[in-house]
Amino acid sequence: MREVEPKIAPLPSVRRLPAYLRLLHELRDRGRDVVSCTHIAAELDVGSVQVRKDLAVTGIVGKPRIGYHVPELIAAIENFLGWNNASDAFLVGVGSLGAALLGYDGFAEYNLNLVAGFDIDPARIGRSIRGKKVFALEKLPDLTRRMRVLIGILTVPDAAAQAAADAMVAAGLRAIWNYTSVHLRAPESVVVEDVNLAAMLAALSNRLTGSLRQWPAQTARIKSAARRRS
Amino acid sequence: MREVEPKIAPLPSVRRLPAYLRLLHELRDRGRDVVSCTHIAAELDVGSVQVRKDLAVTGIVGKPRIGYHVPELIAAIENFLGWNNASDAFLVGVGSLGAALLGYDGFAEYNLNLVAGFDIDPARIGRSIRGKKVFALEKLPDLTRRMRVLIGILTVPDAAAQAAADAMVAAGLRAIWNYTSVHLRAPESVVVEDVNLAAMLAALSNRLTGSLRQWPAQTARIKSAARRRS
DNA sequence: TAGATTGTTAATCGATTAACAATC
DNA sequence: TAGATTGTTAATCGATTAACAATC
Repeated sequence: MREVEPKIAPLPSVRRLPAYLRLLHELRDRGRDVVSCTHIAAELDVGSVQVRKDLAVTGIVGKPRIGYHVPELIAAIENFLGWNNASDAFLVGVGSLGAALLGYDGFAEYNLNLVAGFDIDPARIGRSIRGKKVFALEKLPDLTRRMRVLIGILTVPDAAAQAAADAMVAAGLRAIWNYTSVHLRAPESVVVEDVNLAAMLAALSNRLTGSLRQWPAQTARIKSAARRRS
Repeated sequence: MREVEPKIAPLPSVRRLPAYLRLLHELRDRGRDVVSCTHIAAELDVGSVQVRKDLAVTGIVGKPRIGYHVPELIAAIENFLGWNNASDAFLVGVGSLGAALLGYDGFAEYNLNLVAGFDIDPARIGRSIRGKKVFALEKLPDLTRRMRVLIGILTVPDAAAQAAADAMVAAGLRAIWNYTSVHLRAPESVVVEDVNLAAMLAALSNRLTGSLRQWPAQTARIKSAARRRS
């Protein structure tokens, strides 16, 4: 039987693509037309084979002896990630973190277009944050359907997280970017991506402990290491 | 030769510990005294063997037939992560995201104490956000040394990221929690933990694409799935 | 004792890295 | 042609999962 399914890419590779994309944008802006894996690898402190494998998932082919055509590579990555045409997103929970993300312009770089915010607090409904309007949560199903929005960003307090997620699912959103620390229950057909700051902080704490054990001397060593770098 | 080094724990395990901790706090608050891996696993949608392996890195030992003593387990995890005694952190870059994090009370749960913010913008210096004062960046070395702070949160614009990181390293901070999308260069002795929202968004985009392929029908199926859950 | 659960040892799985052939 | 680089196949490594012995 013929295999029709597109082979799925390893998630670690997918996660690394944005870093390549960022560097490639920089190279393009500097007028560079071709680039080799070796160069990318050196710039990003990773192995060149890994770079080659990662780029391969986008379907790009390079030229031996030359490398990859930069604009072509950019297009391949953006196309693979679906970042070539902008996708809209709603944000649910306009507290301090939610408001900050609503006003954050950094998502535009990845063609993620934060359209509007939703909340249940009457004091927040109707206001605008950097041009993004805040609607009542009841409006979510209607607007999701009408604007064909697929992605929702969840920034409510932990206690309200599951209820808000249920509302997002019921409204028809197909992906939830979860900034709460709650383990959400959602149907299989809905993608949940956890930001999970606690997990990162755990890793940081753990690595810091190890690092302090290995380099106990404080200022002296650090300073000399910093000097060596520059 | 005797191995004195404490065996290092797998990072994936370390990252999962906060999720267990969260659940355990909940169980304790509900008056529960013991809990089995099976129970934790069911609650968190993971395998029970993985839970057992993960918990083992903290050094905890359970009782066959019974499970683990909840308060003891909480103490073991917190102790392992260094979350039992509060650690202080500085935040560099009080823009919209930085200000939001400075005002965010969620870090307290992990005993991370955000002490103060730093910035180079005179308009921001001297102000306070939810009781956290904003200092001039020049004050960073002195305050870091005097308060023995080890952790710095980096929330400056991308263009200023490497310079700010260099300043943090020079000031004596030993860990940088990097919220920018820049690949930072830092001496080996300094731990850098990247938040990397772009990587998460890439994973989300990728999984969403696959999910839409698998469940193309929009509203109908989703609704029935949601109904099934409740 | 019987049986559920822990803890450990072995098998599997997937990703990373190394080796090498193909190519311009 | 020679040599740098791509792309692929094989080997290694680490984490997850399965199997099983130990224990209360």
